[in-house]
Amino acid sequence: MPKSPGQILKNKSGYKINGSLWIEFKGLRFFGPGPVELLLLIRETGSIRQAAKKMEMSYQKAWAIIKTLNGQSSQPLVIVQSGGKKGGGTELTADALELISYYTQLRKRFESFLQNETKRMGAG
Amino acid sequence: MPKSPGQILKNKSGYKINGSLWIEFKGLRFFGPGPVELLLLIRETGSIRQAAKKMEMSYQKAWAIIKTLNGQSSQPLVIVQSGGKKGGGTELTADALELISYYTQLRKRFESFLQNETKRMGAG
DNA sequence: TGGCGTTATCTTTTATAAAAGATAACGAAA
DNA sequence: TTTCGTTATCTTTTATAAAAGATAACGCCA
Repeated sequence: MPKSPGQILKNKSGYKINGSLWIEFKGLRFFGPGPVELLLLIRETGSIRQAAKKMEMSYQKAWAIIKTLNGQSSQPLVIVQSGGKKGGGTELTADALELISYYTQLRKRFESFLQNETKRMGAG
Repeated sequence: MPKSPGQILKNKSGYKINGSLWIEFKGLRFFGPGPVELLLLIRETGSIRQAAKKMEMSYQKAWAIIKTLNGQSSQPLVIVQSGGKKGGGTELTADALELISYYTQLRKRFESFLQNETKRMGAG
């Protein structure tokens, strides 16, 4: 009877199966945990700059993500305005909210998978 | 009725759900696709150096991986010998083979998950 | 018109990881 | 004891990504 991974590895427990999930297009990933967090913070703050700051991401990178996302969707996911009442601002479209919701549920199903596999690893 | 991701994103098709899987210990991953490929090539070539070369990895990095793997398992996964008949050599233990087999099967189950989710994304 | 905070977009600097280079040690065999 | 190809382990260089810095533009409002 072959050993289970749990028997092969040191420190009987403390191991787990983990992973990352994303939507990719033509082999390169364009929607994953990072963009999701950014979008959520934009919804919360109404500003790309403030959102980026909250997650300790540079504004330039945040803006690049937004640009990519808008470029990949039929209609913009994010409406940006420079200048105006409070200097400008940013808001999400319904499509963006829908995409966030989709990814959240997808991730939840993935968590189940991971939890199940972690159990399986220990038992053998 | 809300849009499906497939409707939100451009180019109706060409998208897929993809991801990565690994075993982690105390938050840091230590066994994933890279180490697996390396072990397989070591089994094939009998040499860390040749294995590293085949997968275009530097010897130094390959050796660091081996060191970590051996350190994390109850018994060594890889038996290395410097000097000797042909200058030295490396071979895998039964535990290593078992771990490779485990990961391979795990990845296979993950592939099913991904394929299923990709379908689901399109349909909505 | 001038001020404000934001978006938009450069260029330059910094940090991090990967690779490369160099060299010693190993141990069997000729 | 010399040779060989490997392991073992430094230090140095290179490549890549991320961040930082700088500056213009935007458009409302006082």
